[in-house]
Amino acid sequence: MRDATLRDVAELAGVSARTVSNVVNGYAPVTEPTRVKVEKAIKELGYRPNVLARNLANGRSGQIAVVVPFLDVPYFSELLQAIIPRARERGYHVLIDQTDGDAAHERELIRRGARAALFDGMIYSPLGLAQEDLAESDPTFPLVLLGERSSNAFFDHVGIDDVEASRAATAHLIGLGRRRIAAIGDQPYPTGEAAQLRTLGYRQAHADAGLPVDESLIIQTLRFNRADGAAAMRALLDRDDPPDAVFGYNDTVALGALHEVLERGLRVPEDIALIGYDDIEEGRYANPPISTISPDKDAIATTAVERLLMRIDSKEPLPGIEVRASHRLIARQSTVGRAAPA
Amino acid sequence: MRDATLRDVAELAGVSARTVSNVVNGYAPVTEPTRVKVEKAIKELGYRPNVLARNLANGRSGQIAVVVPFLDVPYFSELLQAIIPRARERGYHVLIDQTDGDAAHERELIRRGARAALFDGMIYSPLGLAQEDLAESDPTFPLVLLGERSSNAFFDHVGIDDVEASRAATAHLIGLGRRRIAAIGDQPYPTGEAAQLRTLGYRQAHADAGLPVDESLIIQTLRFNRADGAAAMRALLDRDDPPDAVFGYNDTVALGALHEVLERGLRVPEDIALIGYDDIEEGRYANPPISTISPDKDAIATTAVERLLMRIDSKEPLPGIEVRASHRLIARQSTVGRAAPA
DNA sequence: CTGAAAGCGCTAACAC
DNA sequence: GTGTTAGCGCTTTCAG
Repeated sequence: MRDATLRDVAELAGVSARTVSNVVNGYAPVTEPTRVKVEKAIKELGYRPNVLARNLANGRSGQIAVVVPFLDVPYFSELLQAIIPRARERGYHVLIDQTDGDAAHERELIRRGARAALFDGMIYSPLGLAQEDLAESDPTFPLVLLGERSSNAFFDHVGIDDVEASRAATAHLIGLGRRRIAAIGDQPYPTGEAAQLRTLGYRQAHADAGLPVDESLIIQTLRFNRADGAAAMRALLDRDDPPDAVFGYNDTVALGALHEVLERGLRVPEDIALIGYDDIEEGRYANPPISTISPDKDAIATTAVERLLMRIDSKEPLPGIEVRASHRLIARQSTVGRAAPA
Repeated sequence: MRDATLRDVAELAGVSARTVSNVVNGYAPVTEPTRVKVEKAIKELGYRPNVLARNLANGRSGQIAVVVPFLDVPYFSELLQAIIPRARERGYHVLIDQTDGDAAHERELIRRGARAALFDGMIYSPLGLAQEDLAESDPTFPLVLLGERSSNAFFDHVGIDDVEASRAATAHLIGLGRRRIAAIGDQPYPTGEAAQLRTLGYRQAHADAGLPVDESLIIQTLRFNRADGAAAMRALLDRDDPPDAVFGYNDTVALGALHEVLERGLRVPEDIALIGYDDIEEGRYANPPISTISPDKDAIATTAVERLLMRIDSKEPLPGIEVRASHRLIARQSTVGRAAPA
């Protein structure tokens, strides 16, 4: 049997479509008796509004897209886990896409998606796209960018203070007496901004302590995964002058490095201390548990959704703002050893 | 400026809407000259079909929903990572939702989602829902269930042979000479079917080897996460007769257990051997790397999408089939120790 | 407070 | 081949 439509309900209740619509959406005030009549008809027919039609009529899709480079990177799935309920609270469904860091795909998403009416706005964690690409895109499209970046006048950015966090992570290592600290995850190309900020923090910490930076200890990786971390560590350990500490630009990289260190029979943190970035659950259960920079993921998720909906609802384009969520350093066994409190 | 519509294009090209639609969708044969004219007009106006309108018109949303209990469980995100591209290849977008194992929410999704026209079908990894709940739902709704389950006449199931895989995992431990093998992750309640199948395999392996099962070694957990695994292990190690091996019902549970074992200063696998289930990347980089049952995730993803689209395209309801993807046991250091090949 | 009716942008019979 | 046109199901202006 065909699904019941608004019109069917109206007919059964003996009112007009307009009234049914009002009841369903709680719009205009409706007299109690008609409300009851309509609701009875709705129940009787098992009526459910067709979202598609509703969206077509009012030009909204009721969906927001969240685009991340890789879904299986724990940081992103943990963030998504926080974003989805926030969006749902506000009546939005979340369309998820992963780009594998493919710039063409990312550009395509931004450009087409909006016009296609598939989603009303987008929360986007860029990887392949450089600032210039973004500048070209339609400034009226509701877009919130994840991660700190050099400012862009049109879109919002939500992230933590990468330079400061990285400085703190490095300083933590320096404070522990380490002097040959490797940094794994630098990315020199235009799309590696987040990585570059971390490198900046790493340098600052050295400068603050009056220590020189051994450029050969700054290792570049293409992605931010376990395999890259392990490969970088392998190279580092094969050198005549291996490092005595490692700052991984995210936890996954740090965990890959940790794996390699232990594989070689070295001790953590005695021989090599390790700190990561992101505070994914996996790091808490690693052996040993790794120290890390813990961004306030809930705040990031909440703010990103908030800002996006604000942009969607706003008639005129809002200026882009920069939101900094808080973060803190969590020292675990991988830097301070067994004695330390978890 | 208002976005260009089909009608605008038709006007500019001097043809009817019908023709433009034909060109856009490549439906009916169109003469070369008109095709060119229309395409030129499309380009000139920057026309993009409005997906919403198209969907409303032909009653399809072009979206499929993938519903998992928890997004931050690596197994699910790895699976999603495989599903998304498969769906995209077939022209579908993926709407992701997580239920937190909340039965009410899961039921709601199945019931409303379809009628709401938000998605054309659903790939669903049940957790809170029991078979009875599913039986009540509309059998014409295109639905593919993830994970092995006792058969249901209406829907497809895609998974690996849980009993056999669990038997193999347990037998692996027995073959290594272990005799007090704990099983962590049993779930006795109606919605814990997958867990129960694993327990069955665990028992079978013991029966095959002529070994008795110590019921007190079968530990129940509410969820399948690291914390649960760690808690279960803690209890196990506090006993006078701790186990000499552990079969974790998934890798996360096993990793939680591993963490606890090492925390106590015990050696793996010498004191306690550990095997997990799912083969998530995290397990390969754990210290030591954990042995596991590796399901063919790509096959699962591909089959699930395939079957779902088949159901969506089919006019009459298809009978439910049971698809078994392959799996294999991967022995790593957590059971066979250092000497073994990775 | 409620009814009538005009779309939202596209698809697909039904003609020509 | 291509034009005409009636919907898809809902929202919403404009009357009343």
